[in-house]
Amino acid sequence: MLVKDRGKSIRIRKLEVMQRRVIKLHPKYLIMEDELSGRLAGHFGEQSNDYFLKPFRNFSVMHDLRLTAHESYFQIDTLLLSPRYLLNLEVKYITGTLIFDHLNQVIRVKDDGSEEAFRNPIFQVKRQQSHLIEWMTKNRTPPIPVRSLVVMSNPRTIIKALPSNKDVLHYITHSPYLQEKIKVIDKMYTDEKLTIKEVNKLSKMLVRHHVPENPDLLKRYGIEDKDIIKGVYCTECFYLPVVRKKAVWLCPKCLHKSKDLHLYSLSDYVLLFGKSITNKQLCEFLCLSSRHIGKRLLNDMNLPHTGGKKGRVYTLPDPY
DNA sequence: TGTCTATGACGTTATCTCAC
DNA sequence: GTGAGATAACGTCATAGACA
Repeated sequence: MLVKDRGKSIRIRKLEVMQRRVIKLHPKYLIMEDELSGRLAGHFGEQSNDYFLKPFRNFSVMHDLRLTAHESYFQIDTLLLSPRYLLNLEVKYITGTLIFDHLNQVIRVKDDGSEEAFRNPIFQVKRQQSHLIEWMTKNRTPPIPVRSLVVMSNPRTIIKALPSNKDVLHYITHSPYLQEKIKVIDKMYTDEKLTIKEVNKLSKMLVRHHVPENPDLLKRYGIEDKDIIKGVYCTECFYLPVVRKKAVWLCPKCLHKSKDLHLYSLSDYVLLFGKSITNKQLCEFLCLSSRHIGKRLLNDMNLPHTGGKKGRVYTLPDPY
């Protein structure tokens, strides 16, 4: 049973907006694009792994769980809950060969032969597991064993390790073998520690304590207002800016016409700057020639607002 | 001709500046 | 610190123009 679904994270959505709207000459643009492609690959890997979880209908499944630990947070890609144990899955989409050496270092060898140090995913998953156990103790949930696995969702990833490195065998699997791995773990935990009702209660509690990540990427990448390309973009060809003619947005590139293209660009605004907006900010962001057009668009959206005349602040809806 | 949109005029309100 | 005037921002209303 799917309890919490996986969507594109706020971070990925913000990066997508920044890729579209930050000037290409910005010194951090390529680093930002790199982060986006890495995170999209991870997202794709996690989604493709979901296919291998379909046979396990007796588990409650939660994706992208972010919980507090001490003063910070820990994130779980996928958590399977059963009355006998919890299974924490860390999904990795990695290309090339991963070598686990005798010093517990992880080296990734790319297809072109270049090498780079990699964060050891086994340490990562062990840390998540101990954070989860701590979290459950703190929140006084009934005790239940927790197991963790690192799932390699790219079938072409080659994993090399010394035979003495038992952790690799214990913790790492490729997604097509995940079913077999779970069946083995299933046989190890035969005692029911929780009732179905308690499992449901625990999953509801986890969803309630989930804290969505909402990083300030503009600050992180040092992007200022002047670095952002303003205007309404075309949803068909992504050309920016489209022009407004007779209350209709017209894309000069693909000639796509629509009355409500500005709504998509206002979603960009929400992801970049937040949900609060004044008529002046709206006019500037959408490159409107008249504040009256801005006022009309705001009125048509029927948005909640604070303030009377001067200083009125509208609250935009959640991004699409 | 009716409807819709854009825009100018004007009023209201908040904020800033400066003299007292 | 306070009050008056200047300025900016915004809402409302009226009207002109385009279009079906």
